[in-house]
Amino acid sequence: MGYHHGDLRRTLLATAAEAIAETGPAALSLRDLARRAGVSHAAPAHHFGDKLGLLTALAIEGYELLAEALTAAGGDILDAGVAYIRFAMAHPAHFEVMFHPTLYREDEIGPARDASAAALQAGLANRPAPELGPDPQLTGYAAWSIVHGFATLALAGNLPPEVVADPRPVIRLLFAK
Amino acid sequence: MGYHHGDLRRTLLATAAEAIAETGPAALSLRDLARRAGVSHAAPAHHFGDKLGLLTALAIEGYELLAEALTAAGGDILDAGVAYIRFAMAHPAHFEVMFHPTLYREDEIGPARDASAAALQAGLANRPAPELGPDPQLTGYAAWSIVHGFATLALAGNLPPEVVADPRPVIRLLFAK
DNA sequence: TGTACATCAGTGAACGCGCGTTCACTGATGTAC
DNA sequence: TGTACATCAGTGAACGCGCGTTCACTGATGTAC
Repeated sequence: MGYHHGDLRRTLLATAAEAIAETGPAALSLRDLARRAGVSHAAPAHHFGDKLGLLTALAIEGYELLAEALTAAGGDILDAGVAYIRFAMAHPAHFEVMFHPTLYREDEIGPARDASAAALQAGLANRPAPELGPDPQLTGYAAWSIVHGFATLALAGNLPPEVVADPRPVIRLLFAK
Repeated sequence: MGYHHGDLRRTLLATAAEAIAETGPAALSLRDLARRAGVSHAAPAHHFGDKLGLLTALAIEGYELLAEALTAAGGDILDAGVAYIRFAMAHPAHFEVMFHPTLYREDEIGPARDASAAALQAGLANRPAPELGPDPQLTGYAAWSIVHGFATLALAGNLPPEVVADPRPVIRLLFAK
């Protein structure tokens, strides 16, 4: 690998995600990131300006990945819920950062975030009406809460592996008794 | 306030919670904490050793407060759920730290944590059996997920105020359709 | 009631370190002619 | 095909700063006699 890295921005994002997954966003420094990526300590500033810029880029990437995953899951809320949880487990650093708005510049992530929200709502709309209860919007918040809570608790090690392995039965409890 | 503060440990914990609620656990330093508390920069180390020690103490206090709140809510899971969410909103810093085990020494918080878990389970046990479904334990995880997710999303500003104001209708969706 | 002494909470100066930021630079790549 | 030049990605030395940690200290409190 010569003087020009070629795809340093991408590499830095991936390395940052790795580092954050290991030790949390608190411990991340641009110098440490550069060290991990095997690049001079001033290089990250070149691409992201500062740590806030880096984490903003990470959050945007996260929302894009989430929107993709939700869309790929198809139109069912159960599948979307499972996809949401799988996304969190597969990209813990992105997930962590996304939901801590103090870590990044919130005003820059609007579009990416809206795409995720739309994808999640689409899944809900496809359920048969009686299952959505008298207030479908409220059911939407309940669905979001349960999958988000499940993901968060799973990431923190608060759920047994066999429950994490298949989140479907837990999510289903919200829709059918 | 003379040479001996009298209750510096308590003050430091409260000040730390304030600082963390403002800027997150990442930005907290022992020196900044001392500054906020109006005390010499070496004082915090006297009580907590290091940042990990401080956050461990905060997590323990958090689990104790949560256990209290859940117990005070009485034996119903709906009330316990509301209490869980209220606790998170009232003590965002404690809540934040408690569920990020990389921030503290996990092996020191066992008893406080168990008390919380027991209080939450007690609420579940009091529901009529049919509502708990075929697998009460799974229902327990669902209940925990939904209130935990609700609290997390509310803290990150992802739920509209009128929904946050009364979480009961959302939680109820899990138990009765 | 008064003195001596032990204990301990908090002080403040000193240190070394990793950090972010700046800036003149160098090497690689692409484009114009 | 070959040369000149602009652009830009990444370098590396230098800086000032806030941090954690150490340590001899000082002031307050409690207890023994």
